[in-house]
Amino acid sequence: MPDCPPSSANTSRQRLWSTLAAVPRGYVVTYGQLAELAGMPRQARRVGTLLSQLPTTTTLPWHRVINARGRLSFPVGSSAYERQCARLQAEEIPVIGGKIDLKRYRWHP
DNA sequence: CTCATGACACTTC
DNA sequence: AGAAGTGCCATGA
Repeated sequence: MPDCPPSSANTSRQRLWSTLAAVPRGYVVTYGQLAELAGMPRQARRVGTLLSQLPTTTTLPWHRVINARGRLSFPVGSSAYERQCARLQAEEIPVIGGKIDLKRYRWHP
Protein backbone atom coordinates (compact mmCIF):
# COMPACT_ATOMS: atom_id res chain seq x y z
CA MET A 1 0.00 0.00 0.00
CA PRO A 2 0.92 3.14 -1.10
CA ASP A 3 1.01 4.49 2.43
CA CYS A 4 2.69 7.85 2.56
CA PRO A 5 3.75 8.65 -0.96
CA PRO A 6 7.43 9.54 -0.80
CA SER A 7 6.92 12.12 -3.47
CA SER A 8 6.64 15.25 -1.41
CA ALA A 9 6.72 17.01 -4.75
CA ASN A 10 3.02 16.50 -4.95
CA THR A 11 2.58 18.02 -1.52
CA SER A 12 4.60 21.12 -2.19
CA ARG A 13 2.64 21.58 -5.37
CA GLN A 14 -0.62 21.42 -3.45
CA ARG A 15 0.70 23.92 -0.94
CA LEU A 16 1.60 26.23 -3.76
CA TRP A 17 -1.85 26.02 -5.25
CA SER A 18 -3.62 26.76 -1.98
CA THR A 19 -1.25 29.58 -1.17
CA LEU A 20 -1.78 31.10 -4.59
CA ALA A 21 -5.52 30.76 -4.21
CA ALA A 22 -5.23 32.88 -1.07
CA VAL A 23 -3.79 35.87 -2.86
CA PRO A 24 -6.58 38.45 -2.84
CA ARG A 25 -7.84 40.20 -5.92
CA GLY A 26 -6.13 43.50 -6.51
CA TYR A 27 -2.80 42.37 -5.08
CA VAL A 28 0.27 40.58 -6.34
CA VAL A 29 3.09 38.47 -4.91
CA THR A 30 6.57 37.71 -6.23
CA TYR A 31 7.79 34.24 -7.12
CA GLY A 32 10.15 34.19 -4.19
CA GLN A 33 7.50 35.42 -1.80
CA LEU A 34 5.02 32.84 -2.97
CA ALA A 35 7.65 30.13 -2.65
CA GLU A 36 8.33 31.14 0.91
CA LEU A 37 4.66 31.43 1.81
CA ALA A 38 4.14 27.96 0.39
CA GLY A 39 6.87 26.61 2.62
CA MET A 40 9.62 26.25 0.01
CA PRO A 41 12.03 29.10 0.60
CA ARG A 42 14.58 29.96 -2.10
CA GLN A 43 12.65 28.02 -4.68
CA ALA A 44 11.29 30.87 -6.74
CA ARG A 45 12.35 29.16 -9.93
CA ARG A 46 10.35 26.12 -9.00
CA VAL A 47 7.28 28.27 -8.56
CA GLY A 48 7.71 29.53 -12.09
CA THR A 49 8.16 26.02 -13.39
CA LEU A 50 5.06 24.80 -11.61
CA LEU A 51 3.00 27.73 -12.80
CA SER A 52 4.06 26.98 -16.35
CA GLN A 53 2.56 23.53 -15.94
CA LEU A 54 -0.75 24.99 -14.87
CA PRO A 55 -3.59 24.16 -17.27
CA THR A 56 -4.91 27.08 -19.27
CA THR A 57 -8.31 26.36 -17.80
CA THR A 58 -7.16 26.95 -14.23
CA THR A 59 -9.14 29.25 -12.00
CA LEU A 60 -6.11 30.10 -9.91
CA PRO A 61 -4.89 33.72 -9.97
CA TRP A 62 -1.58 32.92 -11.70
CA HIS A 63 -1.50 36.43 -13.11
CA ARG A 64 -0.96 37.85 -9.62
CA VAL A 65 2.53 36.38 -9.56
CA ILE A 66 5.26 38.70 -10.84
CA ASN A 67 9.03 38.85 -10.37
CA ALA A 68 10.88 40.73 -7.66
CA ARG A 69 11.51 43.66 -9.99
CA GLY A 70 7.81 44.34 -10.26
CA ARG A 71 7.71 43.18 -13.87
CA LEU A 72 5.94 40.38 -15.66
CA SER A 73 8.25 37.45 -16.40
CA PHE A 74 7.23 37.15 -20.03
CA PRO A 75 8.78 38.76 -23.05
CA VAL A 76 7.06 42.07 -23.66
CA GLY A 77 4.57 41.74 -26.46
CA SER A 78 4.12 37.98 -26.16
CA SER A 79 0.56 36.76 -25.94
CA ALA A 80 1.22 35.47 -22.44
CA TYR A 81 2.41 38.91 -21.44
CA GLU A 82 -0.66 40.55 -22.89
CA ARG A 83 -2.98 38.11 -21.17
CA GLN A 84 -1.42 38.65 -17.77
CA CYS A 85 -1.31 42.38 -18.26
CA ALA A 86 -4.98 42.50 -19.19
CA ARG A 87 -6.00 40.36 -16.25
CA LEU A 88 -4.06 42.55 -13.84
CA GLN A 89 -5.50 45.78 -15.13
CA ALA A 90 -8.92 44.19 -15.02
CA GLU A 91 -8.51 44.06 -11.25
CA GLU A 92 -7.29 47.61 -11.06
CA ILE A 93 -3.64 46.76 -10.75
CA PRO A 94 -1.94 49.38 -12.93
CA VAL A 95 0.92 48.19 -15.11
CA ILE A 96 2.84 51.35 -15.86
CA GLY A 97 5.78 51.17 -18.23
CA GLY A 98 5.54 47.40 -18.02
CA LYS A 99 5.93 47.38 -14.30
CA ILE A 100 3.86 47.27 -11.16
CA ASP A 101 4.36 49.27 -7.99
CA LEU A 102 5.18 46.53 -5.49
CA LYS A 103 5.19 49.07 -2.71
CA ARG A 104 1.50 49.55 -3.22
CA TYR A 105 0.20 46.31 -4.67
CA ARG A 106 2.25 43.63 -3.00
CA TRP A 107 0.17 41.39 -0.79
CA HIS A 108 1.17 41.29 2.88
CA PRO A 109 -0.40 38.19 4.48
C1' DC B 1 25.75 10.35 -11.91
C1' DT B 2 26.57 14.65 -14.74
C1' DC B 3 24.77 18.29 -17.52
C1' DA B 4 21.41 21.53 -19.07
C1' DT B 5 17.13 24.16 -18.13
C1' DG B 6 13.94 27.41 -16.10
C1' DA B 7 7.08 32.24 -15.67
C1' DC B 8 13.65 33.66 -10.26
C1' DA B 9 16.61 36.59 -6.76
C1' DC B 10 20.49 39.22 -5.38
C1' DT B 11 24.89 41.77 -5.81
C1' DT B 12 27.86 44.61 -8.55
C1' DC B 13 29.41 47.41 -11.95
C1' DA C 1 18.29 52.80 -13.96
C1' DG C 2 19.78 48.89 -16.59
C1' DA C 3 22.79 44.97 -17.78
C1' DA C 4 25.70 41.16 -16.41
C1' DG C 5 27.38 37.69 -13.42
C1' DT C 6 26.50 34.39 -9.66
C1' DG C 7 23.67 31.62 -6.58
C1' DC C 8 19.70 28.35 -5.76
C1' DC C 9 17.18 24.07 -6.50
C1' DA C 10 14.02 20.65 -8.45
C1' DT C 11 13.57 18.11 -12.95
C1' DG C 12 14.45 15.46 -16.80
C1' DA C 13 17.58 13.75 -20.62
